[in-house]
Amino acid sequence: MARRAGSNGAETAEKLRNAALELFARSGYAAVSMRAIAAETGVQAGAIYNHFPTKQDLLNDLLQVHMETLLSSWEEAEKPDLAPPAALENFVRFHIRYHLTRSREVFISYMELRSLEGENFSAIEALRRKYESFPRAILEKGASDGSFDIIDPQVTTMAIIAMLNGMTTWFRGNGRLSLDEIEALYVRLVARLVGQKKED
Amino acid sequence: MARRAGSNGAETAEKLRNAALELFARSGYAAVSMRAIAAETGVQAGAIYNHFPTKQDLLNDLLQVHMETLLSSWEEAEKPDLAPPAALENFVRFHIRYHLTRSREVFISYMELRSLEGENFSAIEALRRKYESFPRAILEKGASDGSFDIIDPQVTTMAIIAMLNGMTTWFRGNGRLSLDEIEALYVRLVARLVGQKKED
DNA sequence: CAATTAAATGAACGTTCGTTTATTTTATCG
DNA sequence: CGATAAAATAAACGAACGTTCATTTAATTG
Repeated sequence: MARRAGSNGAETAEKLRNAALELFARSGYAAVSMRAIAAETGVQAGAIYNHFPTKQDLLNDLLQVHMETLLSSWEEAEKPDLAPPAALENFVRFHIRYHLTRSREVFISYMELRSLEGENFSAIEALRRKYESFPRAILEKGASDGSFDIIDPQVTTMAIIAMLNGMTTWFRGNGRLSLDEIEALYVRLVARLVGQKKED
Repeated sequence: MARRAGSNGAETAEKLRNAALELFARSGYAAVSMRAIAAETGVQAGAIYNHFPTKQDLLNDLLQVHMETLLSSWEEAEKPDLAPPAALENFVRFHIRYHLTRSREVFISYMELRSLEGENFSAIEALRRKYESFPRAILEKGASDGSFDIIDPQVTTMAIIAMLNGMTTWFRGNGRLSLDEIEALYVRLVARLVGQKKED
């Protein structure tokens, strides 16, 4: 056996990415072997090395693509001239929708950041900090124009993000609440955190 | 070489627990070898098996002790006759103090829960659910006696816990804010989340 | 104080790991 | 359409893994 009929490089690479994403999210980077990723993809372990130089590069690829997609998606969703309350609502809705549809990516981007070595780690961390600067900027603007009453912009930003991300650990699509309901609910919770006047 | 002068079973077991705690928190369960734990303890890998039957048991021991200590500490700190606002403040302060002084335990109890197999997993998960029921009970009591205006008790509980736990990922003792300041700050944030009247 | 138990070593066990290599088959392209 | 590149297999590499074992030494106990 060797190259199989109909095999295509880009396709296999994508299947490998998907398998790795699924397995890393389920069991963690260190606990997943190259052979397991290969098996999930329907290929031999050696074949992975036609597409990714090392296991570390495979993880790095996943996280890099995830963070860059996140950032560019936000830049599309962002509406720069909204007043802070509407801007914050826009961010919350974006964040929830984006993260709930990519829960595995989000999960490993938090859990496996530490599995990245050296500059891979720093690069992803920098992208994350950049993302976190978006809500913080909204909070600061709202604090200075009086639409928010914020206790501490830095801590409140981290509190909001932690609160939103926490959702991915318990939200299941088939639960008590629909995605729309969750979204509306978190919008109100966040409005409370920033001391927004007049909400309900 | 064999048994070393002055060696003591309970002492070594404790050193092993500490080393495992530190290494699991830093690199994750699957990425840490028994040899690494042994080296950190100043012992050979084989010696671990005088104290713990398997690597899995070592992790399970750490998480089990952590969760049981957490629960019994709360039972000590709990003041059952406080009105909901004071009870919630008491919980927040307890949670922050407890978690910041045991950040490694908390970290692995969230990150490595999935590394536990079968009934080990279920047992820890049950203890966690029990812990989460404490704040939820306070919220429900406050909602029914009118001291809180809660959007959704279940979601708000999870939001509060996620918010509080998130702190352990960025709080450093030498940062801008002291532990006391952080504590006071989160008390106010939580009061906002539950729609507590009259706070600042 | 002799016998026993506890605690450790160091070497070895079989497995699995990430990765490499030689080879083969398929697709692509001048 | 023949040469070349791409994509896969299968086998092998040495290293590292969790764990076991025989043995040795120290502490404990009758």
